[in-house]
Amino acid sequence: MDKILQIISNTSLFNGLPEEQLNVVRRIAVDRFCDKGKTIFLDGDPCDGFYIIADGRVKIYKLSFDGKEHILHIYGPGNPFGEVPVFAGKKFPANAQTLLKSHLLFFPRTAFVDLISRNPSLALNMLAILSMRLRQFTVQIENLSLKEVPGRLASYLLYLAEEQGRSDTVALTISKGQLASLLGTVPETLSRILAKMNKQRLIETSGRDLIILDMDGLEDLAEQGKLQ
Amino acid sequence: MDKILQIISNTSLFNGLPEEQLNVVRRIAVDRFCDKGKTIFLDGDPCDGFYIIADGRVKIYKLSFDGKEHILHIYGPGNPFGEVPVFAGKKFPANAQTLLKSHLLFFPRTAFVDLISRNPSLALNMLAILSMRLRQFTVQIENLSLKEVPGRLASYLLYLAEEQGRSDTVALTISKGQLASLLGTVPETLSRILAKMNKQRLIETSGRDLIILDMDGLEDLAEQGKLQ
DNA sequence: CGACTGCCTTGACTTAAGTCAAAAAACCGT
DNA sequence: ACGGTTTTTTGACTTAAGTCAAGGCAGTCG
Repeated sequence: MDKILQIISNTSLFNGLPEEQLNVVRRIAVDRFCDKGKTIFLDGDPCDGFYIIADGRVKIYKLSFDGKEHILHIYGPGNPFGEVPVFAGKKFPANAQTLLKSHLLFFPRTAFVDLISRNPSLALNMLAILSMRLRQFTVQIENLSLKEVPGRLASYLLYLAEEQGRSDTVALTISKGQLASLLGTVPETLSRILAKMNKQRLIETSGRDLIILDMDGLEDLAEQGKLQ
Repeated sequence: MDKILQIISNTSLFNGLPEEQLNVVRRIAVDRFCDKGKTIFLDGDPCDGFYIIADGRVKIYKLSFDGKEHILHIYGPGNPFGEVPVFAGKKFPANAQTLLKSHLLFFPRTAFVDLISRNPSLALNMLAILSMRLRQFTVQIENLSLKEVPGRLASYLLYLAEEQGRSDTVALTISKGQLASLLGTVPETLSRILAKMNKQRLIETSGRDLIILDMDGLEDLAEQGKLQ
């Protein structure tokens, strides 16, 4: 089995498709290699297809008028991105840029829509992915509008701990500057809050590694959204 | 043609379906009538189907720990809601409550999934709706994290003006308290900002009606996100 | 090894926006 | 039109978090 087919068959989007359909998918996929820091598309660009990350990492972000950025997602291998305009609106709703040297698979719009309309289970997979994204946005909006920065940070740390399994040691996978942007704040504020959480013995930080000292305290913080 | 079939055939979700398929849809729809202020579902409730509004108005909202609410959407006739858990996660990601006496159509999950997997064009309609929602959330997150309240208000007013056609007179369709919650703020702040915008001769308010005096000024404000 | 660069932290200051409380205005049913 | 509820506005105060500016701490590359 060739490498690309391997990748395709492991993404949730194409999960459960029969071998034969996977080959059709493979045929419409176009390889694209990007260096770190390369812009893939910009907010408002016309869209003629979407991407799946074979390897690397990509940030999806919005820019304010004066250039401040807010990161919406950071995606890694297996994640699709840029699908929204394939089905509605035709223009990308945000910017995308590689954070690492990346290998992307591009799926042209018309070929893909064609495929999906012949293949109900692919359509249902795509519906599941979009629904999951809506769910995540719901949480993001809740966090932004109903929680203060410490609460958002606590949620993120719990999410990371969950994801990384090893319940009380967490490694940040992105820089603190990027994390600040993902949480809707600025590096200075994030730094101060991490310092405060250290002093309160909720966590202990050393560089990008971090130990959770008081899981219950963090959970309270994440739920209540406020420090103390 | 019966009234419900009429409603169904006018929603974007079922747009373009052949007569015969519309009848199938009609058969699985269940009527539900709700008084004003009735809770339809709560965040975290298990979901066994979704709704379309035949008549009335519904707010979708999140609650913070201490009971503050943030309104995510306000939907009217023709809009579907609660579809996310049909395709992913199985639980509602937010609360829903009627703002007016409403007539809803309920579509049971299994019957609907069944329908969608036999009907590619229905699947594509649903994909378009979810994509549109993602697009709106993207804007909401951008507004919340990159713009201040005056900028968010300006965006909302421009959106309303656009929607209501009559370019410079706008009628708020919801109470100012609800608008505050939709913009991610509190009534006091909204009130102060409206007063300030009056003083700067950007708008002129009288109750729920409002005249846009300086469209360019509003557009600048919406784009830059800051007053002055 | 040391200077360069990028990332993070700290301090002092400013400000947008939240809270609490009370008054004013609008709305509603009788 | 009236009393009562709800919504909106205003005022005084507090606070979370942003800005600006400076310093520290890595890494890395010649």
